[in-house]
Parts: sequence; structure tokens; C-alpha cells
Amino acid sequence: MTEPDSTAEGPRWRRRKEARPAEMLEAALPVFLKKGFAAARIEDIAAAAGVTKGTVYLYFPSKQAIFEAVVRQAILPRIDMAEALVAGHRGPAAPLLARLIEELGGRVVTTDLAHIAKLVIAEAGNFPEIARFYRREVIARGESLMSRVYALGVAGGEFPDLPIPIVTKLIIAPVLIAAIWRTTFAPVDDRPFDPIELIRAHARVLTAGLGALARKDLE
Amino acid sequence: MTEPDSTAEGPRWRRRKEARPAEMLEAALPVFLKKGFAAARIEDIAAAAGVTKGTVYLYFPSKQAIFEAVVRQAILPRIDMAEALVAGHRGPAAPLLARLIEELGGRVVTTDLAHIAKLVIAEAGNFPEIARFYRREVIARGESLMSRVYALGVAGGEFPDLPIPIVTKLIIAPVLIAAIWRTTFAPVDDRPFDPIELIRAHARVLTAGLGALARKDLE
Amino acid sequence: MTEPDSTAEGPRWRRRKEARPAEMLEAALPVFLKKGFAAARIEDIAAAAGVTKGTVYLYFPSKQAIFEAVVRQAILPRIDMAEALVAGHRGPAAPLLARLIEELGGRVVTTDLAHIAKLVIAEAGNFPEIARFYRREVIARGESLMSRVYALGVAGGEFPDLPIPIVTKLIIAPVLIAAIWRTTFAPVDDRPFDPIELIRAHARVLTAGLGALARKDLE
Amino acid sequence: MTEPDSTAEGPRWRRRKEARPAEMLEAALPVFLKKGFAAARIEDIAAAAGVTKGTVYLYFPSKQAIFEAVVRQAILPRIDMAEALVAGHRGPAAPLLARLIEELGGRVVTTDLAHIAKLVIAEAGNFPEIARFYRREVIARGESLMSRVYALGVAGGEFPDLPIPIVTKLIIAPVLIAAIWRTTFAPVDDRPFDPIELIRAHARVLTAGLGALARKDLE
DNA sequence: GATGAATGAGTCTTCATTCAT
DNA sequence: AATGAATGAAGACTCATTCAT
Repeated sequence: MTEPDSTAEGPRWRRRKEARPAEMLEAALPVFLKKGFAAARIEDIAAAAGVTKGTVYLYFPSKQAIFEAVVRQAILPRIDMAEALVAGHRGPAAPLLARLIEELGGRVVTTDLAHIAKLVIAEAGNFPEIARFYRREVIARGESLMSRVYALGVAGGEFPDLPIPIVTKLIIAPVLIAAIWRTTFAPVDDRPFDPIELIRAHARVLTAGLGALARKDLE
Repeated sequence: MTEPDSTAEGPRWRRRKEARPAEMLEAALPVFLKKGFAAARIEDIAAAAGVTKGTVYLYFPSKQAIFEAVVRQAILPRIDMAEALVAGHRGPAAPLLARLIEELGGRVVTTDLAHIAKLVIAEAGNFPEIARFYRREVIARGESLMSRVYALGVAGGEFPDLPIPIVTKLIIAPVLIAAIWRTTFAPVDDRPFDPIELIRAHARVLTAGLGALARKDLE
Repeated sequence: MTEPDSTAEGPRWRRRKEARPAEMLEAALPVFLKKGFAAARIEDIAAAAGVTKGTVYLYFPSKQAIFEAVVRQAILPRIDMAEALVAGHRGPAAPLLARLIEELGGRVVTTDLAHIAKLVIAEAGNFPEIARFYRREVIARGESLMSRVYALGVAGGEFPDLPIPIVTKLIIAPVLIAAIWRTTFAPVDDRPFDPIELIRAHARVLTAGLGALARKDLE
Repeated sequence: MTEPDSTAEGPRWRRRKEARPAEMLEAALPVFLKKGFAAARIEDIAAAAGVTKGTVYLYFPSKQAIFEAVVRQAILPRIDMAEALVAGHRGPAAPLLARLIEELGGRVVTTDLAHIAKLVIAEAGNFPEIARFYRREVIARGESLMSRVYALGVAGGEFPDLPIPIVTKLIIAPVLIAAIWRTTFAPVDDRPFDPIELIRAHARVLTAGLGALARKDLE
């Protein structure tokens, strides 16, 4: 597939050691997504990367290490993107929050981030390291991001003063549901599922709810 | 071997043939909850049920069959309970919805239903049959239940006219998040997590949001 | 081989769990003797025992455990025999020592104890547990045995007062050499090697030497 | 890459092509000593020699070839030394023999010759070529050396007329035991072990024994 | 109905060896 | 000459499943 020169037999390798680990992770991601950790075979991953089993072990010491690296590589760039996206936002908090949910959430829900999130949830129980990493690198950063937006809204009287960890989860929840639904139940459901519609409704209901509660708080 | 003489008193024990499968499923549930499908060993399940591996196969044809039966048995009674709980509710829709969320959601989130939900989500990808069953028996019934309550609210002008599948997911989402958090990330987080607090906040924000949108719709 | 009933296919197993481990060790010994630890394949051992790989793991948790058990089983009964043999001896020390060397040493050197000793020596470096066991169960008991005989001789003025650990090794040394020679070099040597002759010469030279030194000490 | 400009000063280093194999063997010896043949990895050897795996195969066709060469190289110079040492000895046979044992044996037992001997013994079973080489180059030459000394003693009536292969083994035995003990059991024994003390006792007992038997023969 | 001994396919992992560069 | 990426055969170990007792 990615074999650039395959006349006859082609060279067994070409000097690209530095690129290999990333290539392999890229190849491994769909395998893990499709089968989960336990059912994914190293050989599948190797084949997907166009190498043989042994080669995989030149770059990673174990299946678990591959898995952890895959999750990391799949997630970290997205987090960076998300943070950049937020950093650019300006203005009152409520529309900002709505936009965040719609843009970020929409992105998550329509790309393979949905699968990745589901994968992490599914396997984190067996991989405390993954769980820890995810909490630290994804959730914590997401929360800190949200908390800034939310604090703005609280300061401006737009939002009620709820605990950040709670609010964050309320914000995220429908996004995750959309991800889970799309990856898990949509394939066995004949009714269409439009994740974007869910995200939009969520944005509307949530901001309306927060606004209403804020006003009630003021009374 | 150490069998005491039992001629006089009749059999010391009586195998509850009919009860066996259910007993096994009960024993198997915690094993699957703890390890997931792949890592759960038949021997663990057998041991938990106080029998040997071979016996398990007298009642179930395969590990997968056990798993599916376990999930079914764990979930069905809860659904029935939930439906009963709803059937008894009366009055305006908003407080009913809030109560539903708090009572049902609270129950889910604090019992091992949380683990079960997480298990289903984690494994449904590998078990279409589970996914199908869950969608059909759990989600569909839950939705139908919700839809009755929600329709009440829409009719009364309390709720905006959103699509039922969307609303249902919005209602459920934080409950699921609470379940996932508790089973997956709380164990690796040192900050305390109070699922009930999340559920309550959810109930408040959601009903407030729906109410606000309903009013806006009327204008 | 030991299959008692093999018409057509024969039963896959017959209730003999208790005998199995010992049978397997017996089967494993020659495999280890022939190949050493590293080169011995579990499958070889299984085949030698008339079972398949998996069965081996019903009884032993690892290759190393098998190895250790094999060595133990091969050695312990011999030690017991040796101790019994010594316990029965009476009379002055020098002939007793000579008899010990000739009978015990002769036995070692002509049976597969020679191979076992060589095996232990060869692998003990990689198996501290084996080394420790051997030192404790074989060497220590052998020494204690020797030391009783030797003390007798010292008390009677027959032997010089040398440190027991030294004397023991002098007594054992040619026996071990004979064992090593027979298992290691004799197969590639065309000259015949008679271990018994070596043992006899050793007994004579050693007792003569000890006697001479004892007399010199007295002067 | 970081190669400094070398046009002006000529090559910074010069590969000693001819020396390479010897260097590698030197590097390989400790690896084999520490791990034995099977557990020694080519990569370890290469690393110890400061080259990469591939380079090793420029000089040796296989791991086994390296091993054989290592043993050869480790042993041959010692043999030469030993023969030189003997060639210089003069005088009556008994003290000569004692000196030989103490000096040669002492040297063996306190240097890594002990480890090498143990290595050969451990692996010779799997490497007939090694066994053959060792018998031919080491044992045979050692024997011939001993036989000259011994014949001197027999001629002078100092020693009894025992077969040379037997006597040789009696002479060597405690040396080997010392070597084996030091490398194999001493590490798991908390009591101190002084190989020199053993060698000295051996020299004394052996010469005394040979002398006594010689006198008895004369009677 | 239960048992538990036995199986053997399935996987990860290691490492000697090859060979394009 | 040296490298080091890649290979693939080999082997330990696991465990769902079978079936004689």
C-alpha cells in the first residue's frame, strides 16, 4: 500500500527508521479501533504497516506499549487543536460555550475521535496507565479550558455558580454519548442518527438551562 | 468420599437444576465486570459459581453465550423496575422528569448498573448481538418511557418540541458519564467524585433549559 | 509406550492425576539430560510423557519449575540411599572411607547420576534456585555424612586434621571428574574410559595420603 | 555525521582489520561466561565489542562459530603458558608435582580460567566440536605434560606405577572442583571458600598418597 | 449431572541471520 | 568495512472447548 517501489520484490527496507514508529501507530490505530486491545493481533498491525511481526518489536517493546502509544498519538494532536481553537475565542461566554460545543463537539463526533474515545473508555479499565494518561492529558486540559470559559460566564452573571468538574461533565456528556452511539449502537440501528443534531440541541438546551438558572440565582 | 451416610435422612443436598444457569450468570457477572469479556476466564466464572469448567458447558455452549446471557440477566430486571417506577408517576412533566432523572439515574449511577452499562459499551462493538439486544431491550424501552413523559410536557407547553431520540440522549448522557467516570476514571483520580451531585445538577440544568426553550417557542 | 490401551484411538485420558507429575518428570529427565535446559522443548517433554504441551502446564507452571522438579526428583532418592548406606557402616574410618568412595562414587559414576550431576553443574549458573537446592540438599548432606566418617578417623589418629569442607571436596573431586568425563569427553574420545578404575585409584591414593599425613602429624 | 573535517589531518581512526576478530572474541568471552551459550545474545557480544550485530557476521558465520573461537582463544594461550612453566621445572618429581599443582592449579582456580573450564564443561555436551577441541588441545597436552613429570617420579621410585590417564585425572580433579565451586556454588553459599587452601591440601595429600603407595609397591 | 484431564489452536515475544545501503 | 532495518522461524504459555469417566 504505502510501498513506493514494489517492482518484482522491492527492497526489504529503506532507511526511514525515524518515520517508522509513527507509521506503525497509524497502521495500528484502525486495528485497535476495530478489534479492541485484546483481539488485535500484532500480526494484523504489522501487516497493516506493511512489515512483519518482528519489525514491530524493533520499535515497541510490547503490545501494550503500542496500544498506549497509539492512543497518545491519536489524541494529543487533537487536544492541541482544541486548545488553539479555544484560545482564539472572544466575547460573552454563552455563545462562546455554544460555539465550543458545536465546533469541538461536532468535530469529535464526526471524526474518528469518536472511535478513539470509545476505545479509551472500553479499555481504560484494563489499562490504568491509559486511564491516567487520558485523565491527565485529555480531561484535565479539557476541563481547564472549559473552566476558563465558564468562569467568564459566572463573572458576567450569565451562568450559575456550579462546580467546574460537574459543569464540565454536563458539557461533555452528550458529546460522548454521540460518540458512543455512533460507534456502538448506530451500526445495529436502522434509524438514522445525526450526531450533529444532537450536539446542536445540547448546545441550545444547555445554554438555555444555564442562563435560566443564572437568572434565578440573581433573584 | 467424606460423604456421610445418607440412607436415613435423604439426600444432604439437592441440586437446583433449574436454578443452575441463573446462579452461574450471577457468578459470572462480577467476573466480566472486573475483567471485561476477553480477560475473563471460564475457569474464574466456574470457580465463582462453585463448579468446574466442564459444568459451565453443560449450561452454555460458549463463553460468548454466557456473556450475552449475563448481560441480559443483569439488565432486564432493572428495566422492569424502572418501568414500574415510571408507571406510578403522576402530575406535571417537568418535576416528573427531574424525579425520574434523580431517582433512576441516581440508582444507576450508584449501583453496579453503572459497571454494567460500561461493560456493554465496552464490548458491544465486538458483540453485535449484545448491541442489538441492548438497543432493543434497554434503550428502546427507556426511550418509550421517556417519550411518554416528554410528550406530556410538550402537550402542556412545558417542553420544546425536540425529537424524542435526541431528547432521550440528552437526558441519559450525564447518567452515562457518571457511570463511566465512576468505573473508569475515578479509580485513577485522587479528587473525590460524587455522582449524585452530577445527576442533581443535570436534572436542574436540563429542566431549566427545556423550560426556557419552551417559553421561547411560545413567544 | 506406557499407553495401556491403544486400540483404535484409546481414551484421551484415564484418571491418574496423582501419578502424572512424577511420570512427566521421569519423561523430562532424559530430555534435559540430552539437551540441557535451554534447548529442551516443552513439546519434547510432553511427547516423551505421551501427552501434549498443554497438559504439561496442568502440572507445572513453567519450564523452569519442571527443570527444578526434575533435578529434585532425580537427586533426592539417591541422597536418601546414600545416607542409609553410610548409616549402616561400622569399624575404623579409613576402610569405611574407601568403601564409601568406591561404593557411592562407583554408583554415581556408572549410573545416570553422573549425567544429573553434570546437568546441575552446567545449569546451576543460570538457576540460582537449583544451585541453592543442590548445595543445601546434596552437598550439605553429603558433607555432613563425610564429616562424621572423617571425624572418626581424626579421633582415631587415622586422618590428619584438615578442614571438613576441604576434605569433602578432595573426596568428591575425582568422582565428579569421572562423571564429567564420562558424559562430556568420553563420547568424543576413542580411548576407553573406565570410571571404576579411576574411583579405585582415588580411594587408594587418598586413604594412603591421609594416612601418611596423619602419621607425620603425630611425629 | 558529526565527523569533523579530516582532510587536513588524515583519518581520525584506523580500523585494525586484522585485529577485529580477536577483539570480538575478547568481547564475547565475558558474555558467554556470564550467560552461557544459549542465553548469550549476539547483540550483547556486538555491543561489548563496540560494533553492531551485522558486523559480527562479517567475521564469523554463526553464533556457534563465535563460541568455538572464543573458547579456543581463551584457552590456547593459557596452555602455552602452562607448558612453558613446566618446561622450566627441574629436580625430583614429587616437589615438582606439588609445585605444578599449586602454581598451575592455583592460577586456574583464581583467574577466569575457572569460569572458562566451567563453561566448556557446561556446553561441551551441546558442542562436540568444543569437546573434541578441548580434549585434544587442553587435556591431551596437559596429560602429556603430566606424564613426563609422573614418569620421572615412577622412574625414581617416588610414585607408584598407575596409568597416566588415571593419574592425570586425580591430579586435575580438585582443581576442577575448585573452579566449579567458585563459579557455581560459592555465589549461593554464605560460607567463605578459599580455593587456594583446597589446592594446597590437595597437593599435600596427593603427593603423600603417591609416596606412600610407591613405598608400599617397593616392599 | 458433574467432573477434571486433556487438548491444540492461537499469540506474544525473542533473536540469529540476512542484506540493502 | 560497517551498519541497522527487516525477517521469520521457533518456542513458551494460555485457555476455550471436549469428552471419558
